[in-house]
Amino acid sequence: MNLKELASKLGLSQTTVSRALNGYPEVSEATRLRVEAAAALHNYQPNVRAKALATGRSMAIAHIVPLGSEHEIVNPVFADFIAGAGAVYAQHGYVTHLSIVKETDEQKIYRDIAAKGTVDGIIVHAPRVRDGRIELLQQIGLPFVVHGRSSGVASDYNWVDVNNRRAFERATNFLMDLGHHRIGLINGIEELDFAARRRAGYLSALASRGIGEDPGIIRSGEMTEHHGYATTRALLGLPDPPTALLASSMIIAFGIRRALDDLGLRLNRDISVIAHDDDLSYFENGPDIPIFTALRSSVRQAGQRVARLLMAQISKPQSGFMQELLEVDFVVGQSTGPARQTPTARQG
Amino acid sequence: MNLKELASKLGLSQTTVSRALNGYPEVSEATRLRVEAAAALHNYQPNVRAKALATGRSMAIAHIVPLGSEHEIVNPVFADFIAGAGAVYAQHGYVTHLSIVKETDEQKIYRDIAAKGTVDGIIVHAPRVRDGRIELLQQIGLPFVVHGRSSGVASDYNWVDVNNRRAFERATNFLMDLGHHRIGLINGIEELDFAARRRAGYLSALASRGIGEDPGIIRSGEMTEHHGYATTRALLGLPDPPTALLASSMIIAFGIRRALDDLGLRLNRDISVIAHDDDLSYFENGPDIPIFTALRSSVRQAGQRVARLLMAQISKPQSGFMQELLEVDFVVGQSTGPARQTPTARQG
DNA sequence: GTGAAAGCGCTAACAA
DNA sequence: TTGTTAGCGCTTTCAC
Repeated sequence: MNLKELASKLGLSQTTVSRALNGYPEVSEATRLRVEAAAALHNYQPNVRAKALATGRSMAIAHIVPLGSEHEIVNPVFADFIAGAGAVYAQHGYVTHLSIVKETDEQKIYRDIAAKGTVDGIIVHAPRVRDGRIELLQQIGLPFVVHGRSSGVASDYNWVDVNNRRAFERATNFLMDLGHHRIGLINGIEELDFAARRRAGYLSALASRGIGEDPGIIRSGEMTEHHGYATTRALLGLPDPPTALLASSMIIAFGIRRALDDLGLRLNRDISVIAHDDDLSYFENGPDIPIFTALRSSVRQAGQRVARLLMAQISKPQSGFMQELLEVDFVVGQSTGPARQTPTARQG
Repeated sequence: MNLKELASKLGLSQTTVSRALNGYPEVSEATRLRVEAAAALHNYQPNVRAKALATGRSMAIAHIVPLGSEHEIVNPVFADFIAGAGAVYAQHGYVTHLSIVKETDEQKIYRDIAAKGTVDGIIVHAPRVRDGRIELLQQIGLPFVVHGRSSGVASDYNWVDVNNRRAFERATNFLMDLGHHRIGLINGIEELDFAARRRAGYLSALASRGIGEDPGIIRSGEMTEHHGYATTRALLGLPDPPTALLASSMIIAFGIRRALDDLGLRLNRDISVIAHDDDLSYFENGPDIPIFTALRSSVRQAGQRVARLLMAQISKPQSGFMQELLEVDFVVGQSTGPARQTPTARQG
């Protein structure tokens, strides 16, 4: 059933039927009701391809996720981000496109998307420090929102970010309050903006207590279990090993746990580990809090916020730039109070 | 830059330019080269909306993921599945649509997608036992592939599934070989087809050694840490607790680990735990094998297989039904041999 | 081997 | 309040 058929069934012009169905005010209430009834009866659905061509809008949003290397795929909670964002798009009648692209092709991908007119807006994931995509998208002129930020990009753009710096500052302070002064950092690749900010937060907390940077216990790499495992073993094999670890993702923490198992060390007794992922910090081996569930639910909300920003930009493009900095809390700290979580600091 | 402009720049008709660019044989080699050069020079990209309307194909595939309840969101490795599938689509010039829908709306969603013509094919996720979507899609007539199967659906359809039954049969046998005869099963919701098959595999292995079904140690629920945690505590609090556990997802295993931590029990010493997720079985607390990485990479491959099936169906619709049953192995068993992994069976 | 013209199904001026 | 007419940018007959 298409517009033409529906219109002729009703003895009306396509225009009138189209207007009735799209909520134009000039249609009489009587005809609108007739039209809606007929549309429902015949389960009429406007063809999106024709509609897209006629309106010049595709009613779709693309999430573009860079694929760093063979091993570092998207974050496992990424699906929840998309789920959250997708729910918001759906409310506005938009659908979600997903493309996972190799970094090498990126420039081309964005240009092509714009030229082809596949989508009306883009979400940029995993921004790097001084990420060239931002300028590129600005000159292309397609509405976009960055999930994260990019240090060193001078111009203004829309973003939603988590306060990574503050999260790591706090986690580091937390560990120092417990008596640790040798804290290892197992970070992501520091070309990625979030990882750079996390490192900065960690260092600033240390500096505030007069502890200098020790490159030997700051390691970065891909967010894999292997990275967490191998790095933990390396750090704990040092002559002066750290007494606490700060992990820059849940996956890294998996590797840490395995390494500790192998070494016969127990969390929160022999060593303290705080992990952080997206917008959640938590003590590894804390009490009965479903961390993954909590993480996923907060990531879903982050997805919603990003999507809402983009929807706002698309509906009124001249509304200025929108930016949101989400604050992070310790889930464990919130629920049972830090004192209960106190791991015994091994005096190094 | 559109076709019209490009054609006039070249002094050719739109038709010829279109033909040259789409590999029609009747174009002379000379003009084809001229056209291609000009297209590259001006970075001409055909407008997908126009192309879609003209051809009647949208060059997009939808992945439709049912959202069971508030808590049970998509599987965390789902992103990898999509990544694998997306890579295959991209090779064929298709893009990926993602929609996560509430089960209640499903009938309508599928009908709408077909009527609106948004996509050329569908991947059905998380099929249930006797899943009504299959019949629905058959009568709609849109090409589709099911990731998984649905017991009780008589008609033929395209699917790619993991041999869940065999995986659980094997895992159960494995545990029994280690001396366990009271093995708890912490399963997903058994309305989901994969969970039903897993249970069947578990039961059949037990039966083969003369052990009957004990409903008291077979529990099913949503795939959350909480389910794993609470169920483990419940099972281990029984007068006659299991000496080994079989977990039906990695997330459930997270909860199990936490429960064991709380109880002061150690994996592979006090209790054996085999977890299975998608197409991978593994001993919890095994050696240095990055389970998550392994799982994600195998899931990515499963995504590719599903996508390839759909692409094949779309390119030659009358080629009959295609079905693939992927076999599952123990990662741990494969890499270091089962004997090395032997946890000490507690004599119950 | 190339071009003219029609049409995919819808929206959006412009008329009435 | 409704209808007529032209596109949107491409593909695809059909003619040359």
